[in-house]
Amino acid sequence: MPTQKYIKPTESELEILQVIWEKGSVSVREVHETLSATKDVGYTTTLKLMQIMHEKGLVKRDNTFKTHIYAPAVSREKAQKQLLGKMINGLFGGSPTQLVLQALGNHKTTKEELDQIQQLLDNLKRES
Amino acid sequence: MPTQKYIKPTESELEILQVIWEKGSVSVREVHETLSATKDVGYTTTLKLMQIMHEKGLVKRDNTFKTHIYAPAVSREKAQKQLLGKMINGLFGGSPTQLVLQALGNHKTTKEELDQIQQLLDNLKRES
DNA sequence: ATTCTTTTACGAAAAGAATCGTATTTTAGC
DNA sequence: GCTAAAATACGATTCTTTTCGTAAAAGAAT
Repeated sequence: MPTQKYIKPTESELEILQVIWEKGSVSVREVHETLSATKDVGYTTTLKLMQIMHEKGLVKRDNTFKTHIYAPAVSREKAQKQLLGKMINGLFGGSPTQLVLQALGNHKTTKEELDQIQQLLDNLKRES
Repeated sequence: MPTQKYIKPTESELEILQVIWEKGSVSVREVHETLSATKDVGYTTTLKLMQIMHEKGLVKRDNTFKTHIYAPAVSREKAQKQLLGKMINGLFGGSPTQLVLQALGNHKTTKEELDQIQQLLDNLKRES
């Protein structure tokens, strides 16, 4: 079982994963510094959380050195896919289109992004 | 304060809201029956949850009759907007486009839905 | 009116998350 | 080697969420 079936990070875990995905591999301290910028949290809290995430298999850990280095054990894409699916079912009555319409309608998008979407849309149309 | 600032339903609360949005107005029993179809849960659990949701202002309640009738106090749209925003920031690095691409790429969509999206896309392009 | 059924109220236990203090381990600098 | 600094380990506490048992209340049914 190389990758696990279900990913269910808690809110705090997601915050941490965020940082780890961003930087690729990190020490607890790095993550903690990053989080500290936005919120008030103790070092050992972050540490503990990351240890738990390791137990759960959300992150990998290299403890060759004194300072352990953590890396993602689940890809951002996989998490996105999973949580998105959940949201579509849970909030948009199973319709991805509804979600897309909401997302596009309510958030700023640049010309380039619209083109990007257009491109994917063309592909999908061709396939159908 | 007609509508509240922040909606933060828990997972279970969201399940219940789902049903309430769907049906418009419901008794505890109705909600419970619906939930029972998919998961194993006690009646008083559902009751308690709905009472809490009432306290929090997530739902309205008509207790004119013996059987209380619950209705949404927050619109599905508002909840969607809010939780979507959170997801975009939390998982998609703040890019709604990334979310849209994921959603379209990973989920089945019919021709009609694609057209619908195309239409919105055209509007957005015209505006920009 | 008494009983039976359905419903709500409420408290409290159980489970899950988040937080942090203290102790221990590791290692770099002296 | 000893000491100080930085890191991990771990237990305990607090907070939130979920669950449900038991009791009271409200109507129906007789």
